Amino acid sequence: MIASLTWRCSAELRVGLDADCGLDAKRLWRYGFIGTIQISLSPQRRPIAIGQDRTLIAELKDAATRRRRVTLIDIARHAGVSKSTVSLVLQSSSLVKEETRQRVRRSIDELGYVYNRSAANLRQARSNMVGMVINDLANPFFAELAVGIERVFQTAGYVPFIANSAENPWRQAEVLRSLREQGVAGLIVCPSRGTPRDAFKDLNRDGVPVVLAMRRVLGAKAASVIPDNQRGGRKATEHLLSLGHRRIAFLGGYRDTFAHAERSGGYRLALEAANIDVDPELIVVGPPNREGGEAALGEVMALSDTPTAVLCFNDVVAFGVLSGLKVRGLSAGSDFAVVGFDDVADARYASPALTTVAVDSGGLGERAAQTVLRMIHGDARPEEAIGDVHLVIRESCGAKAREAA
Amino acid sequence: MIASLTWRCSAELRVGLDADCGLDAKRLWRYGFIGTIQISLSPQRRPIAIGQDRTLIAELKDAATRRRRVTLIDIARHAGVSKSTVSLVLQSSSLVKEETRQRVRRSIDELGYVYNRSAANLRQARSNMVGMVINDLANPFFAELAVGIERVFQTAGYVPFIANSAENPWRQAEVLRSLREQGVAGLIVCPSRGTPRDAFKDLNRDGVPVVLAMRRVLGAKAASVIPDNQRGGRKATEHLLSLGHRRIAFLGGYRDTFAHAERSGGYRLALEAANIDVDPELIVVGPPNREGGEAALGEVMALSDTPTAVLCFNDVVAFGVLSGLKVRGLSAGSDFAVVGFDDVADARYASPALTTVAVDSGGLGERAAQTVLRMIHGDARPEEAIGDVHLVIRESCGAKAREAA
DNA sequence: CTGTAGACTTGGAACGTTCTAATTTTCTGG
DNA sequence: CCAGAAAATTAGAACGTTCCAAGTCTACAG
Repeated sequence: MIASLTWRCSAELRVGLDADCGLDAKRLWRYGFIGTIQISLSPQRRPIAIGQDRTLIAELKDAATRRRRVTLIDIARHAGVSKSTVSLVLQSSSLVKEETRQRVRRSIDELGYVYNRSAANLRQARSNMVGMVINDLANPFFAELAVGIERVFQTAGYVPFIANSAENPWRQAEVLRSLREQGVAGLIVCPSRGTPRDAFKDLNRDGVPVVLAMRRVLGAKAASVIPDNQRGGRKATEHLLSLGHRRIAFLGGYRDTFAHAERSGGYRLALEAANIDVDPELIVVGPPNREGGEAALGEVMALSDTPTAVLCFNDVVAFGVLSGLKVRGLSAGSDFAVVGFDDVADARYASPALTTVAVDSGGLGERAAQTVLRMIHGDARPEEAIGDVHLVIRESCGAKAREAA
Repeated sequence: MIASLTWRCSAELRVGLDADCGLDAKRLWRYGFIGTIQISLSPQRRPIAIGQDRTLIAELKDAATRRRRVTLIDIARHAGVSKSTVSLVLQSSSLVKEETRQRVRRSIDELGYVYNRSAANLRQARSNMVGMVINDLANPFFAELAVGIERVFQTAGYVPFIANSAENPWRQAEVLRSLREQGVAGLIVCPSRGTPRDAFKDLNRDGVPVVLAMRRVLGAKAASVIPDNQRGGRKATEHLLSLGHRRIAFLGGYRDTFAHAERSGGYRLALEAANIDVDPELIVVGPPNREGGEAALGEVMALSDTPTAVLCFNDVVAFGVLSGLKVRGLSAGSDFAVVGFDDVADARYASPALTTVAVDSGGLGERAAQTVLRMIHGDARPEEAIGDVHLVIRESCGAKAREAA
């Protein structure tokens, strides 16, 4: 006689049990069950059975678990070979006979087998996952960079995953930890602002190759692929000087990033070479986005001696500056010169089209990816690559207008 | 006597062996070794030893492998508890005594332990990884969506990874397979064009919740979070009609996507309601990017009876149209009306500022993420959510200019 | 028939966790 | 000092792969 039967489980499993293993009074009776069974399911659907009838409980457990994933062993059984052989087939080894290979492949298709990468990772450290940690996905520049990186990894048989650190070192640490737990084969990181020098310590210890893109981290043990920020800043400033500008501002970006130091460093160098004193009031820092650009412009335009030209930390800041000029009734390219940095896709579509320092995001991304691949394959030298930059002269600097005149 | 000793290994490991296990002639002698040893290391640093002296080889192998990662068992040994206890500590279970917990934590810090998620995944299906598959990361709209999604998952303790399918179904399949192998807990997919209805079959079988964002896939078993495209298209068209336009084009996007069908459907509906015949020449399809927009504009402007207004498939297409108008010496907002779709961040900064249908990307993303979370936690109902849309009137449609006049 | 080389195949031990069921320790009230 | 409950701990079996070492075939020469 059934004394009591307590269910604590999701509706789905109840159905699953009822249907699949036909748990009902009759069946319990058939098993000669007398007593209490309690089946409870943790959220992950693993059954816990407490009761007196071992056989029944085992049965129930088995039934509840029956809906498990198809494994390599199932394939082996189905194809009539050993699991080792199936494993070899999966690795497209040349050791298995063509005929066997096909039989196994057929079984795989038939049973809908899914390779379990976790299990593989557990056994062999190598994985085919590479990570990309981007500090600001909303900035199209980084999106372009990510696309370049992806292309390389994709063709090399690695699967790239992107994570966004949102310029937050704490979150970046979280993401890096997670990637490490996941067992990434390699990493490309555009480090967020304020990344501590030991951020990659753990990864280094595990021997995971790390390549820094776009930004350096002082003291970090990692390769880096970085555009020639200083030369870019210098070239852009020299161009503005050659157009006759003498009061040139440098807007946007935070002073504690390397990119800012280098880009504004080039700007200083050019000014000094032209015997112009650098006016600290003309260097305005701020968030490297549109709002930051607009705000920074406001700040320099409020000065008694306003600039006639600005070099922006990046294109997005420059877009903000262009908006700001429009609001003020000024026209970039004639009344005022604006130069950006990065040459994102939108730069040529801005109005006026943005003169900017092209850093070849796609090329840098590919370079970074190649470096990671080389490091994965054993070349341990953490090299430092500097990407070439060049000035793309469009309309916002006024050079075209002057030429035409 | 030592006959020969061949090394084929990375410099790092040689140091490791020399230092760690003191491999030298004396030691070999002590082991009474006579013969040849060859130790070679595969790139993953697994030692392969070939030689005569089993004992020594075993020793060497052990030594070479000694630099293995710190495991939970090492922690247990160090803290003087069982591995089960350590596991419980890692899961911050309330079952362990505070004192023990602290001792274990200390050991973890001291030994620099790294949680191995692969091993955990192997044992329990649950993982804290969620995936986001985006069809076009270069489109700022999807980047914004991704950011909204990320926020929710982050606070819920899940780690979101983004993968780009680049509007390529084959690549999307690749990415989905990889995510499945990785054991994701849930997925948000912006399906690429041409996604087959059974693209999520395998994921469904594994019980991985899938939420489609922005686009439907006919016949797919998945929840979806989609903006009210039709209403948006209709509202925008009605707005243009109310401004007196009678020849309104619909530009960009591919006919085989649901978004296109719905958005252009709303456009048709509005026209029909106003008793205007839909002129098929005014519906031009093309890639949903700037270039596509510019090209599509070129096509309708080459007609004998050119339109006076366009509704664009999305904002990026609209940007292309704005560029195209500028090239033609036309001015959006006065000579011509342009309306976009999505309301990306850049829309208000376009010149003229873009009138567009706002779909609240952040909100949609959050909604999608919430749905995935609910499904992960057992609520199996695949719901279909329709996001509200509203028209944001700026300058490109000419309404503001008319009001001012 | 034997030996052996080569081509395939395979059993079984890892890998580092989690989970269950059980055991041990501690606490409580008599 | 004991029984029983509660709290804390733990042994050991999974999980699904890979890799090594050791097979079993087949073919062919002697």
